[in-house]
Amino acid sequence: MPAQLSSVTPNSRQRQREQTRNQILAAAIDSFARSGFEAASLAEIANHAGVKKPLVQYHFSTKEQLWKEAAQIVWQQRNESLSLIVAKSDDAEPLHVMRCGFVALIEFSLAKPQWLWFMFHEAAAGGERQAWLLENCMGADYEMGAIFVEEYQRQGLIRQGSPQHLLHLISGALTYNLLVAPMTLRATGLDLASAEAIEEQVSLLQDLLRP
Amino acid sequence: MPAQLSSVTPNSRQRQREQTRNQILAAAIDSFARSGFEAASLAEIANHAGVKKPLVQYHFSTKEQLWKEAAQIVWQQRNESLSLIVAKSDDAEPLHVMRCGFVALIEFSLAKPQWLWFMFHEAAAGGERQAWLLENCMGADYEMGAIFVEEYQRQGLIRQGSPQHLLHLISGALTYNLLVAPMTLRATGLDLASAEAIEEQVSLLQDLLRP
DNA sequence: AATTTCACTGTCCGGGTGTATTGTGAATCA
DNA sequence: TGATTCACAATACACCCGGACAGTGAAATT
Repeated sequence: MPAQLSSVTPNSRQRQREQTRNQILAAAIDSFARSGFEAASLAEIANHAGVKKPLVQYHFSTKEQLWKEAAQIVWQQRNESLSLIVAKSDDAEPLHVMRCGFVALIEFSLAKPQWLWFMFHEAAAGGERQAWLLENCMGADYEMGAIFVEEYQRQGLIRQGSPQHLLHLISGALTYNLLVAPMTLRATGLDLASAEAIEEQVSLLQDLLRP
Repeated sequence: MPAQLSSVTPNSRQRQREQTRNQILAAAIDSFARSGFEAASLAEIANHAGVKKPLVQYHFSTKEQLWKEAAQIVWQQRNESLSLIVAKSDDAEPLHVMRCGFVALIEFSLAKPQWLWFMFHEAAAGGERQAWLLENCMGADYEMGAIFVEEYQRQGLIRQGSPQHLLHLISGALTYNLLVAPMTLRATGLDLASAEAIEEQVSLLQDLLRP
């Protein structure tokens, strides 16, 4: 008997398979983001997904393979979500588009910060997985980021200067808050995730970047 | 016979004890910073310190205790190193003092980035150790950071705005580069740890913060 | 209706984990 | 010099890890 009642939903075997895989992937993304690759355990992932442990190995042959597929899902979802927002506000005033891009990145990363944690766990460990992540997920980020900065520089919305350095400054300013937000809340009572705080932070950044 | 030849250096038993503890602590700091608490292993720490595993438990009763002492050492060294540099350039021009502070923080964190990794590993995990780290190590950072920003605002060296938000922006801009520096080097060839890159980054930040 | 497929489970394995206990022998001290 | 201290090592333990493999039974196929 399958773990999920296949009788209540008359799905085909293929749909059931996909659903199980998604449940496992969702649990894996959470665990890997919170604990990193080594500290995350397949048993915990299986429990959190509501399946038995060997089933994880059945669908994703190895822990490393599961991590890779999880990472790809995370980046895929992020890219879809961001490109959707960028496309939506395409015809507006450029300055407003830039602001919307910043806000979208912050709000998405507040709701789904896993891509940041994937990145930082491997940045700390620095092994083969870091190289894989750069090759398969983050490689495009550096290129697109630099292009983004150069484009806005050309439009006169961002001051002159090395695009790569500006990109790192912007990335740092945007992401650091998200990473330490829970700690800041605990330490100072300031909720960086609040709408006001995001507005303040984006306004400040945009003001700083003005030529 | 002790692990280290106590005959070549006629130290007292107390000195030997201290030396061993320091070796273990140094190895522990590296492992915890690279892997985080859960993924780091006492066996690896012992090997890297050149001692047998039970000796770690002899000196630091438990893994958690070892982590706490390691964290305290890390913050203590950082605070000593930074306050020393700040004190050295006390009588210079304020704008130059601020710049030296930024450069000092970056250069120290490039040489000894472990405090950043301690922070981010617990920021991701978010359990009791995070609370402990806030209470015992990072609590002062928030206060001192805000005071630092307010002081420079009063001197007219930093633009107006919420000190906490400005602090987070500065912190993000300064630390993000260090965390992703190895990845940026691999992905783009740009070495954020080079003297030129640091100069560029600090100049950019200082320019942005100008009122 | 008989057969095949396959998503899923029970169970086991070697190895590594943090931790506890006991022993040992050189440094210290009376 | 003899007794004591204590930094250190050997060994053991219960537990969890990632992984392997032989079933099992409902769905799909014939």
